[in-house]
Amino acid sequence: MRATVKDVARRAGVSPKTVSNVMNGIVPVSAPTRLRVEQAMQELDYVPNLSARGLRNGRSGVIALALPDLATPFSAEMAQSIVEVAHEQGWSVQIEETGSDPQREQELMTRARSNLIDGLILNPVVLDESAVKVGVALPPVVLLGEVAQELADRVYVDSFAAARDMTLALAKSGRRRIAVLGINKTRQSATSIQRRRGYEAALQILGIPRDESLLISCGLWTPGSAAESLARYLDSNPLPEALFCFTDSLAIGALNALWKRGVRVPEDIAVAGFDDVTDGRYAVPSLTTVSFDKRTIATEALRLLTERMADRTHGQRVVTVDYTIVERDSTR
Amino acid sequence: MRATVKDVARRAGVSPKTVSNVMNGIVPVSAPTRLRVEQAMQELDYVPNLSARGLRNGRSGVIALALPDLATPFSAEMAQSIVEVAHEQGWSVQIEETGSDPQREQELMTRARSNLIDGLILNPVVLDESAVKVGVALPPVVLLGEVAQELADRVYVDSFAAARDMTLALAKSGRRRIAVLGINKTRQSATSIQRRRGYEAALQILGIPRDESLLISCGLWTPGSAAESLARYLDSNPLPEALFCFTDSLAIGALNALWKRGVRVPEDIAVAGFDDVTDGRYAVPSLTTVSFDKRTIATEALRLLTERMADRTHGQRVVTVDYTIVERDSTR
DNA sequence: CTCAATTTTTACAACGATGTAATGTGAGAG
DNA sequence: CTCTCACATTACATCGTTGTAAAAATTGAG
Repeated sequence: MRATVKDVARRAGVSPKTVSNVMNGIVPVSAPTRLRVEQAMQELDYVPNLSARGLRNGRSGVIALALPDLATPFSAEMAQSIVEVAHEQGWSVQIEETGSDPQREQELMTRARSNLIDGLILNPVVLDESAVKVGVALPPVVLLGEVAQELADRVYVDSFAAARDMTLALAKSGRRRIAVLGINKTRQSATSIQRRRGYEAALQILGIPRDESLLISCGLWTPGSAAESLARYLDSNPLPEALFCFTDSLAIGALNALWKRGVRVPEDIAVAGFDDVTDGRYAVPSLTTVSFDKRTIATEALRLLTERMADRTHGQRVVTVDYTIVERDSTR
Repeated sequence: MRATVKDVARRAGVSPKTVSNVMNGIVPVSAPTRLRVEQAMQELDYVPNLSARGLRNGRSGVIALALPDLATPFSAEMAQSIVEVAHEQGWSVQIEETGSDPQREQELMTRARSNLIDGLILNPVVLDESAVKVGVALPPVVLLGEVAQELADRVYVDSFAAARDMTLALAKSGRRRIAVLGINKTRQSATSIQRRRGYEAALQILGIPRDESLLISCGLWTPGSAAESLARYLDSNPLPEALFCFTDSLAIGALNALWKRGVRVPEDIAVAGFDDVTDGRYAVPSLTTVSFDKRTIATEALRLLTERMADRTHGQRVVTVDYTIVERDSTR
């Protein structure tokens, strides 16, 4: 049977509330009493019951992190940053996978309202407004990434600008037939829309006419899907001069598909990604990409979340995180 | 203000307990009453308070998953499987990073005893017995992977046998100077010890004498560390005929380092990994590896965990998960 | 040494859900 | 029409912690 405040109190010869005071440190406790209590806690190997504390305080100390696909290296790196920053601030992190399914996103909101979770960091994908209904009493939410509508606090990298800059960078070496990989015909994510727009904006700046045949679509944002889509594309289309993949995972798949066909990168085609994932840095050839600090995203997301928890009424806050174009071997 | 059972009860004209009975379905409730209650729940948008339920029941419905390094693709895929299987069974998953730090592993055990967590799935690394003390009232624990001692329920892939088989597979094409990458001089993990032993067992079978100079050590199990270690190694050593990396992440780093030096894979050297991570499948060249079903691991781990929660007394259970050697382009 | 002002500690009641045991309701048998 | 028996519902206490408000102990001034 686990010890409770009551047990500790009895052993220390004080009241339960005094034990609580020692733990929380808000109400002052005299030195000798504190000592007795602390010793009693030691002896009984006391561990507070967080369910009880959560019930009483209305705070669990847990936040949820919901990502569309937990299996990707990007998710992994993002999760790591968030877990680490959260820990530094005393939070635990519950992890969830939405599968870019609005239904799951909705479920999560409900869960988050069940008081086991104080807040939610959500990377929405489809997010037609159906997903996050800011109607009833919602838990504090921070959105990660591009979103169709402004409905909650949000941290993001400007995908439009980054994609534009990347496209411009690809064009610098004189390449004009620049293809993009990652457009999804059926379920367009806000992110992919932004990146595509950025790409098109760059083309306009460059005076390159749009060419529908350079938009390579792709079912999922996975290497497998990318490799397959690209291979099929190349079966019936000429090789572009450059390929901008909307994520590093896509680029990794693309590199594999190109290699299988004997296409040399970057000699025959330049390839770039987005996210700056570790495996991209060590791809063959190492991958040019849009880089940004995931830890900053984590820090900002947690800051917004805690601010929101403290003050549920203030207006929506949006934080933009800087990016840089990192040129590696896949484009030079 | 969120609705509680009390509110629902008042609205439905019944007692709080009846509402509870409707939710839990253990105590029978007459059809008309149930209907009234359900409607009231709908109208009030009732969501049960899990902290309260957890306090009362002594169960939170949350398990923790602790991995050494959340940033790796392997962690990501493992986490995905566990989260998905856990969800199917109604559990939530809290995610933690130990950084292969025994101190953190210890902290986790304490947290796990704080009743916000019903059980713990832990992938220990250093795990000298210090980490998991099976002394006092511990929460149910399932260990993932190789472990120095038998101290808790456990699910693992036989690293020894797999490493042996992989080494034999590498030798099949006549290669005899087979190096391994991933040994860590200072903090040896049980896993790396097993894999090394398997490698050595294969050498013995093959009648190849051991050669210390073919053991390439590496600080971390990351591509960066692998690339660096291998590059330094090749500066002062001849190229081996094959390279068995203890994880796919290491192999990805190795492929990059080899490519940078103009070494062709598999013509000049065969490379193999361990874990069968997606990015390895799409590496250039695609990576030969030890494959095993992560979902099976997840399922078994959860099974052991729930069994242990139901019966804290039974003996330790150990489950072995099958593996296969998957040969891809990096070795043929 | 007394009394007020302060500090420290306490008793009690919540937080929300649910198990226990008791109460209330109805059906069917006599 | 009464009495039993099964079933449905309820009142109450409880899980472990902490805020509130009041009591007790301590301090310092006069």
